[in-house]
Amino acid sequence: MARMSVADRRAALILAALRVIERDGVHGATTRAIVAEAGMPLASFHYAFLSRDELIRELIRTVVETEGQAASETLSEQAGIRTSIRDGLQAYFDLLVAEPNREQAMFELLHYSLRTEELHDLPKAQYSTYWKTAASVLEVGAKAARVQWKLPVAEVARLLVTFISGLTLAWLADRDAEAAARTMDFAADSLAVLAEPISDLADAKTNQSIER
Amino acid sequence: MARMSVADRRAALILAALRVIERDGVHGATTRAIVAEAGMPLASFHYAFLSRDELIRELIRTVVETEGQAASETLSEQAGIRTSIRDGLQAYFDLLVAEPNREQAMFELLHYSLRTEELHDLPKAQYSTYWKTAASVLEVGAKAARVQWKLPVAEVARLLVTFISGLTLAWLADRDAEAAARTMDFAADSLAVLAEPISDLADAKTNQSIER
DNA sequence: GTCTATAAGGAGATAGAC
DNA sequence: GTCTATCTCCTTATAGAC
Repeated sequence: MARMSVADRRAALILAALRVIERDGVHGATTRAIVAEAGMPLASFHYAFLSRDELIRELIRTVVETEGQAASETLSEQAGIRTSIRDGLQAYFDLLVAEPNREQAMFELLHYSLRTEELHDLPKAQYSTYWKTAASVLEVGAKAARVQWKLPVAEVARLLVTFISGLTLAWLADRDAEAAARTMDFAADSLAVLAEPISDLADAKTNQSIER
Repeated sequence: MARMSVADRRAALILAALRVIERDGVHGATTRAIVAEAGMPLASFHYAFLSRDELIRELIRTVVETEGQAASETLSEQAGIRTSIRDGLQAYFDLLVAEPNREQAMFELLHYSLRTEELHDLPKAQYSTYWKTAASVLEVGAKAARVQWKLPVAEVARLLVTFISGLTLAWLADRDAEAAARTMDFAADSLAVLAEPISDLADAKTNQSIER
């Protein structure tokens, strides 16, 4: 293998590992499978990483950081908040259907972290990224729809992520797109109730009280 | 080891395997760990099961069948449907907090099935049990609260399970009980909207339209 | 029927040749 | 710096003694 900086090797191995995990699951991501995917000899692995766990840790860190990128571009301008949420959910769902293995991999990595003492801080970091991304999408959507959230946007974001996680698991289990669509309809309805017109006259009109 | 019928051995090994999986994860459930937990010599394993995969398959089947048992006893009589749902969610959540490893194990088994060709029918079976259990609880709750569901109860059940899955994952990641409580409040609010008083005069009164 | 002992292979990690 | 060859341990599964 040609000369390569350690940093480049680490990056290449992480990408290769991610491909292997998507294809074969966390269980299949052995050091041998990873170096084969990266086209490197086995010894290069421990030249770049101290251990397999170190790579997994870096991998989750990378994935969690880069995952919150491509969101919020799907939001239709000029739409009501209910439609915006529904469209955003659909965009996510289309991505899930196109690449189910990726979402499966995210779940597996979460559970792997939960079972590995040294990685116990990662699940929270992973979900924090989800929540932050969701909050940012919800803020953009609210602004475009000229509404505001009655709850802190971070809480609405958590609810949105709850829907998405539950939706994803159910679809992975039964691959029923129509049932998923109904779940998304309900999620959009329920979340839209948490928004109100931006003028503050409006709150006298809302009659769906949210108990806290 | 004393005489034991093959059926008894299989049952004992499955229970031992479940304990190991809860403690150490699916990854830790090696044949050696399982027989050690069951107090059997290694050879007994393959005397009772053809392979490790056969045991895992039987284990998931058993778990999925027996899991829908202890529900619906928590429903408070004489309560409104919103309160009943909220209480039911709390009962589940208390169980989750008391034994997080059990729920973690259920997720891991789901993902294991998704990654194993021969087990591809199990995820759907697992969720079908969840849905069926949820539907049964929702029916009992509606009856007690003298309301009826505006949607087929199977669909409401799917939404409830969506909430529970999402809620569980988030709590496993960040162990924030207060945030979980807020999610449960929202879930109870949102699902209660799907019920209406049993008298059929009532539907003119509901003003939360559910788009389909 | 039961269990000890072992086969056969895959895993992470490394020594040492180039 | 790089990689081949190997070490050591752990896995599933089985052969064969009792």
